[in-house]
Amino acid sequence: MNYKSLTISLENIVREKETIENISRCVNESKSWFFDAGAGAGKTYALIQTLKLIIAQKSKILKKHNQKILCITYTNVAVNEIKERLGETTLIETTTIHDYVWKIIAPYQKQLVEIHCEKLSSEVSKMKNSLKTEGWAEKYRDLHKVDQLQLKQTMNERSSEYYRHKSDRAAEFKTVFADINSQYPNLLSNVGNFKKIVDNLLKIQRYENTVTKIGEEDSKFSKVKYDARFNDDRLEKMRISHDTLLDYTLKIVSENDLLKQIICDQFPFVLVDEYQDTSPLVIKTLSLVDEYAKKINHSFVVGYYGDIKQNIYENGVGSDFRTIHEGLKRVEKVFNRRCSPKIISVANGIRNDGLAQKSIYDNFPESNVEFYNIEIERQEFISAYIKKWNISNNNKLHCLELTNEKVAEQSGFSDIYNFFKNSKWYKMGTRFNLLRDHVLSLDENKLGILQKILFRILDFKYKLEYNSSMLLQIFKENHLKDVNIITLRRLIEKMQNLSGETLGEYVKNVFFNYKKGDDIYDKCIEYIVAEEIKSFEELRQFILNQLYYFSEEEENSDEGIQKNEQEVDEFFQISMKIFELWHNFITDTCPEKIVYHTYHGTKGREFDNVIIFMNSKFGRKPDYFGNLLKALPDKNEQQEDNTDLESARNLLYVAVTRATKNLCIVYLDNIENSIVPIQALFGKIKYEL
DNA sequence: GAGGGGATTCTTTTT
DNA sequence: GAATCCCCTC
Repeated sequence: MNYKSLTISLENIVREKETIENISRCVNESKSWFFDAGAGAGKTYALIQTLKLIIAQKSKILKKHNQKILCITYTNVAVNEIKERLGETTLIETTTIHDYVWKIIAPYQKQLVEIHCEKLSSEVSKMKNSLKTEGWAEKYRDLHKVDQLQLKQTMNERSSEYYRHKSDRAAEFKTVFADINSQYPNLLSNVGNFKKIVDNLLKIQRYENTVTKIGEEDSKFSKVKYDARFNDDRLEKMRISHDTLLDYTLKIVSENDLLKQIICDQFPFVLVDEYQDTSPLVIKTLSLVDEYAKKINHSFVVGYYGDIKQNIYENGVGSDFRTIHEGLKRVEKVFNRRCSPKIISVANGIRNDGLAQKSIYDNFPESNVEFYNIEIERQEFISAYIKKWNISNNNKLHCLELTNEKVAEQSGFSDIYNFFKNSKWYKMGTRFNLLRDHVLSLDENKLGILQKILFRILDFKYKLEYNSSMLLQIFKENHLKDVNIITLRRLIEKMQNLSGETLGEYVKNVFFNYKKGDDIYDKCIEYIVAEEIKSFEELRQFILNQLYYFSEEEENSDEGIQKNEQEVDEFFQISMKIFELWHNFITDTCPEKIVYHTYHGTKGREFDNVIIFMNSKFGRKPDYFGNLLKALPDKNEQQEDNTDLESARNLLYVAVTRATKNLCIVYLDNIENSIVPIQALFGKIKYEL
């Protein structure tokens, strides 16, 4: 969208300025506020203006007291964006919540360990209580006390064997623990319940051990550690993860007045970006500091920036925000700088909190919003719209899908996605939710170990095709400075000549030249691929080990082995063209004129041409969007949504407001009795192209 | 045909 | 790790 050709009336310019003046007043009066504005209002812009404004007004005082402004965001991406837009400055500290909070509380190890001990004990009593009350533990309760103890002891001794076989089928599992099965046949009648019982028993044991070690002041248990790389607590190893970090922070701050004072004296101004995504624990912590600052008469001002209706993650505070941090001044902005008036009006209709945006521009060109209810192949529909909207490489079409699986399919590499999805490793337990990070992450570091190796091979190949300067980078990193131009040219040529229709052929060719007397080539390959892999066969084995034979001594039947190998060999048969599509996706360099995203993944972005593919079902909720469409006219009654309705509403709001110019919603299921509310919002429903 | 147990199947995202 | 489907047994 070319916004430069649009004009803004003097009146609107003045009114937009008033927003920032309201914030300015809050800064001067040391009054905390929250800035509420819908999608496309220019929230980040306002945040940056605020930072500049505080510096303009307060820099002398801040410098004098050696104080800073704290700017808290939810993601590292947002940190980088703000830093970039802000430029060099020493008075502002921009950081993610977790980084900041850990820096603050990490020195208080004595209290942290105390809190940690309490947490361990409370988890132990929770588990003990479950064993006493839960249905799945009934068979355990039927045992005599002596037998209960006996079981605990045996399973402790055989714990590594237990974990090795935990993912086995029920029948196999029973053979492994045949002795227990014959001793207490009832206990193993339901293998699932038995595993739950054993898990609890072992965990209780581990936690109690840790409590003892802490009590003995064992040096290995004297510190609580936070590691952002892990998503799960390992309480017994004194390691906590993201949520527990925030939990401990709230506890430690609420018990420690001195710490409250340190926080408010260090950073008398705190700005929180995207507050709706922030954990309630963080809001509570800030409100405690605010309260205490008032009590001791120190200045402490918090400014929250966000939009309740864009809360699409469960952990976010969302609409509870106002009851947790009370007494904030509300600053509102009704202007929209992004979307066409028609899209704005649809978006207003989806919201049910009374906020109604209007375009800041006088002359936004006419645009269309269309709602289809149609049973059609996506490709056919898209082809029609490529013509209708003049889609080209300079005017791309962005298609929004609900699931990553669909995005992978539409982007053309479902063969790759499904290979991982169907592999044993990803099918175990809750691992399927790692698929997204491991296979589709745009951040190379979040890819799975295996996917990362494949990615590096591909990335090298495609980068070399466009840009050979990256070879130099490799030599730099490997301290191979003495390579002359001729050697380099020869190497590039050798690399570029590597060919292969399928992944298997390509990889075989890559390794064909390996260790044939060309040192530079070898170094290059070693740099790209992990060091332990030096042939096609080793890569193949590595994949098998990663995805199928991951638990050391596990025995597989011959039949099983053959099946796994066949799947991996089929994976190697996948065309390099498909791997190129995958590579384009995760490097976000799709040269196609159509780009696919999940609704969630587009948050914060904007596109000229958007088609939203929608159906009723999402996750385990068969009527997720169906129910929302029925409920749309209730918006005027301002009634509270239930949780599902609210999250569907917010998600649709986010999706719709990505579009600046052309928006089309394609609903693929039956719309039954929600025709009236749909037409009221989107206009006449279209049933054919 | 009821109920017990096993197998299979799920969404998104960030730290 | 929970919901749901599926299969078996009584």
